[in-house]
Amino acid sequence: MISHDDQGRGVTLKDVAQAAGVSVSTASRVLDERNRPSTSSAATRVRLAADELGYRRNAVASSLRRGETGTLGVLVPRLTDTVMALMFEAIERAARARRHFALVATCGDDPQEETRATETLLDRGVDTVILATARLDDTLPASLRRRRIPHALVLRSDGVSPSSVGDDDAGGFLAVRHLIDLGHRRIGLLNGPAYTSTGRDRRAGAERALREAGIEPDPALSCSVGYGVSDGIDAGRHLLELPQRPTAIFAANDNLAIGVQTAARLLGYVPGRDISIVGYNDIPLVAQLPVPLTSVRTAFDSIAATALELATGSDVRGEPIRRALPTLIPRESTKRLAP
Amino acid sequence: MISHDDQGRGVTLKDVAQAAGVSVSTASRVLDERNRPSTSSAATRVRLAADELGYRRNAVASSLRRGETGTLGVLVPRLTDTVMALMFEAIERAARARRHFALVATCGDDPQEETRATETLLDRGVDTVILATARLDDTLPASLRRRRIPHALVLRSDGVSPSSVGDDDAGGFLAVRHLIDLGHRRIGLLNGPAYTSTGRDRRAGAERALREAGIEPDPALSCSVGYGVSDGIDAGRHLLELPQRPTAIFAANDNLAIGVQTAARLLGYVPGRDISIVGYNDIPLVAQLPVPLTSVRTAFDSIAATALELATGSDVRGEPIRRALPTLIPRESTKRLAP
DNA sequence: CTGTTAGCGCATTCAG
DNA sequence: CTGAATGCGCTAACAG
Repeated sequence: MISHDDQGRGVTLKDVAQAAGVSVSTASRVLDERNRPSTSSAATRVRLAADELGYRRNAVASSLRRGETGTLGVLVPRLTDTVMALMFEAIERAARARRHFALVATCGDDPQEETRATETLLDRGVDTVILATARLDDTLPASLRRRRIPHALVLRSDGVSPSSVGDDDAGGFLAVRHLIDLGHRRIGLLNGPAYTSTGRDRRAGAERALREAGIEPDPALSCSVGYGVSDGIDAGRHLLELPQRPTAIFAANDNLAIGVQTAARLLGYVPGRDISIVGYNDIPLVAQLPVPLTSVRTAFDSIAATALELATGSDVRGEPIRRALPTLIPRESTKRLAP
Repeated sequence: MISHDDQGRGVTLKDVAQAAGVSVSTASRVLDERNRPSTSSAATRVRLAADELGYRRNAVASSLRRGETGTLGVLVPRLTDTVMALMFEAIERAARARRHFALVATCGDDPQEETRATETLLDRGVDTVILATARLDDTLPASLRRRRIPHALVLRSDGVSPSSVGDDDAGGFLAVRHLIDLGHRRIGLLNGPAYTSTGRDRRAGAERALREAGIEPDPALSCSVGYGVSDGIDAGRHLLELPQRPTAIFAANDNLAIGVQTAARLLGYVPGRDISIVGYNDIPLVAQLPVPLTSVRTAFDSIAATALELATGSDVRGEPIRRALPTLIPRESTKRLAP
């Protein structure tokens, strides 16, 4: 038996057409996945020949002619951030479902590199750009808008370009509401960076929950920091060393929450027993920590699907900023406050 | 002032040639980055015109003609595995240094999906394939060899295809030698899967270190499991509940080590005090745990650079399997055994 | 160093 | 439904 997979590469449409005894254009039409499959005898012969020879369409040549590549470019700051990796994998799944192909580039936190990477993606013919990087003050989305390049922002929004985000306000609310329901009143807020919509909105939701419960947010219990584990360690230590330390802390992402757990341990507190902690995003790791972390789960798949809809304009009506509702996953890092 | 970046897309070589008053082929040659820059007046005019119009080469069309895309495809099981993300980012850096572009696809642990994803990459015209997936019994590398597709394996090897791996044997040795130097004699080995070269080699190195110290490896203290945190929890619990429990454990990757830390905590042991633990890969997180983890650091950048050399055949001589030496990073999870 | 000519592999006209 | 002809944008081979 001939293993198709050893040939294939190098077999052109012409070869298939020849083998099937038709012209290339006929072969092209038959093999065009956008037409509904014809049942004519010629069509059958073409499909057979293509299969026989192990034909694979040359996507590069095809793109050149079609003017589109069926590819979407995703830009993330870094893939070693599990949240970004999760987001990308979700986008990849969503793209695959539409028979598209997703491609990533990373750009760190440098706006210049962000632009460069986007140009590189565009040069490689991506039809659509998905940005997971947008700071609130970012200029790239505006540039894409001017150039009419189909695009969408995910996870963060600049308030103008089509954006598919988690409902961060609702997430912040859920987290703090959960702590209040457990009897906590002195609740520390470890907010993300103020220049991100996530940091801003999660904080707003958290403070709303406090106020609704009749608790005035205490500035002494609130810090805005970065999104790294070490930020969580520093800020966590700070909060836990206060004379009137909080009994619970809401951290704006899981890294921060892990850092708080570390800080707690270093100070001799046991997470879940001496201090309740809620994280955000529910990255897989947090369920496996010594004290499994309560976390707000972001609906990555839903966000990804919506982003593709928005970017490809297959759904142009309505709000350009869509918010996917998160869910709270309670685990052992949050416990009822002993009366 | 006209912002170039608002046009650019859609400007073809023809436009540039026209503006510079030369033929397209001249323009093409001038702008060909592989030639060393000409200083003729025409060349200068072309460069000026290109700049003026904001010309960007259409990489798709260029690829079609050149027959190569300057792109390399990387296949990883999943990007949410930090080790894979680190590996990809290193490859990306190495590719960029050679003015190439790296592209990832994920395939989970499914050999069929692995083949499918590779074909997709190949369809998109990647010149080179880098596999971070190869099981020892994988058939894909053989298929790539038959088809003469430039490729290399990273992190794992099948023993035949060009491979750039960490020296896992040396790494296992370093880890256990470190524990022995601290006075440990009852050392548990948490090996990775036997179907991976990493699992096999790290174990071999570890056992070599034991034997050199006159310690016969105890089968009761050795388990082979997967590479997930939960594997580490289960196996860690098992080892720690033995009547004669080990005083130290070498885990074949950081996930496993994190799992062991979790297991230790659950049983009331404090990592570093009651049980010494060494991990492998030194992912960024482990330095930030409550008890920072001693780990064997894999030289991802070196592995990436070597992989590109091997794959592109720019260095065909010598061993097709190159091993990068790892280094041990001692932290607080390992302590001298109290006499 | 230059311009002319001829494709890369495919998808889309336009006639039939 | 079919086939012949044309060109997507760029590069390579050839002659000047």
